Amino acid sequence: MNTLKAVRGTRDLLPPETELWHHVEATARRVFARYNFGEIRTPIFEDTLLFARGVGEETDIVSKEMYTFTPADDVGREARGQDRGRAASDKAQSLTLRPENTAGVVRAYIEHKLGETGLLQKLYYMGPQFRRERPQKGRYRQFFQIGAEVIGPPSAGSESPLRDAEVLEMLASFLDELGVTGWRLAINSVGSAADRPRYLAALREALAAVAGSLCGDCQHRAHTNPLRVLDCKVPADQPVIDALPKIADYLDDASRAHFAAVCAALDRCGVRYELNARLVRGIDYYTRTTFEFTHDAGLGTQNALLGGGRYDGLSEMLGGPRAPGIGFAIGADRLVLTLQSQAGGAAAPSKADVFLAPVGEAQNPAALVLARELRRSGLRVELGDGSFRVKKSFELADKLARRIVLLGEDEVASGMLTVKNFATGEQQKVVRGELATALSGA
RNA sequence: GCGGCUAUAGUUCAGUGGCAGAACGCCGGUCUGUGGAUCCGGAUGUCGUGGGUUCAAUCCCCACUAGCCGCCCCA
Repeated sequence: MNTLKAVRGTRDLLPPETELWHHVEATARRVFARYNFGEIRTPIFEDTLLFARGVGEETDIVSKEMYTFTPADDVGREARGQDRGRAASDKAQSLTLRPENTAGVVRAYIEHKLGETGLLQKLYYMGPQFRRERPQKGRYRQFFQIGAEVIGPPSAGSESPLRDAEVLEMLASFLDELGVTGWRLAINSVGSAADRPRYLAALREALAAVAGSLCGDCQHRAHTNPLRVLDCKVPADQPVIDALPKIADYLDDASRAHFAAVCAALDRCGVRYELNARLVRGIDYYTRTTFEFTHDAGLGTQNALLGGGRYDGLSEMLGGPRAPGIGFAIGADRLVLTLQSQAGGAAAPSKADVFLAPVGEAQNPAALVLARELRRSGLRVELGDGSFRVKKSFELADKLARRIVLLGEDEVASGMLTVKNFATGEQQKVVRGELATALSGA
């Protein structure tokens, strides 16, 4: 029989790598808490309409990358006429594994009427997302994002450029605190919901005149998704692209002032960034400020560590009240890859405080009692087995723990335990009552 | 979704149309209470899966699956 494997684009995360994931997640929780964010957990699947409306029907994500299904059970029961007791909404509803989390958060914001609190909602999330793309390093079909949203009624200050700057400053602090070196921040403004159509029209017009001189991909993009032409990396295309209309020239006064205020605030607090008039995002809900943090080590083509921006019209697109907001999503898989690359490879597993080695199987029960005491006092204890020879216990202990404690007949009788520290090689006898204290130091 | 490269031991990788290899790791012994590069010994495995060619295929051919690189796109 063929053994089953993790399906394409999914993977198992094992120790010690999961220790690094814990570190990343714990750092995120710690940093976000300092900015007074709270955690939100939304469902992993949602009504397909949420993403179609929120992310955008025409985006790649929605048009070709979603895991959408209609629960077979519902369809089957309906076909068999067994649906009598069910609400109409439960019949053959199209569901989708979330490809991103912002739409879900905004849906929850609307559903729970969080805007009625009058307060700014500052919510963070972490969890798996799903997109059916060709897998590659740093790109998986189930991948993990850590993200946050700042959203609320305008009266709560949700439109303030200070919120944009604060979020960017938080991200810079997060990466610094994690020890990520060499990250770069690019920012841009894609304008308001009113600015964008005007710019797009101008861009299309300009492209119609020059598309013939661009690469094949760009000729295609000029029709399907003109903004993406700006992202083209083909050297020969660059002079033509540079001559295209700039989004900055199409911003209304309010958008222009907003962006200038974001930049001024970043300058003031020393967060370094570069303006990138070509920074374009592939999700329809973005307005005004957009940004991307990139890193060049260990990621290959997938060099975007995190991205985000403002989405002032998203709530209304989902049938909610006016609720401007800004958010971001960190590619946790990519962040972990970057940290591993910086550390020069996979980390060694961390070690237990002590390996407790019963000597002789008769000591096993007594060893469990002692292990229980030590663990209850907070120590990390690896419990061996009395059937192991002492040499084997030492070998195992040296791999797994910083110290070994021998528990043989003598020790049980005398209450004096043998403790050896592997770092120093020193060995001593310790009274059982003082053992926990003796083991808790370095 | 498109193009390219790759798939052999737990891991990193050699290799050959004719009995499957190294290093590290693992297990055991020297040593019935002492580890960290002592010494000695041992096992590593459906050579990704399924077909085909051949007297014979891990090797050549085809398909599939998966990973990586590039494209597309994104985090």
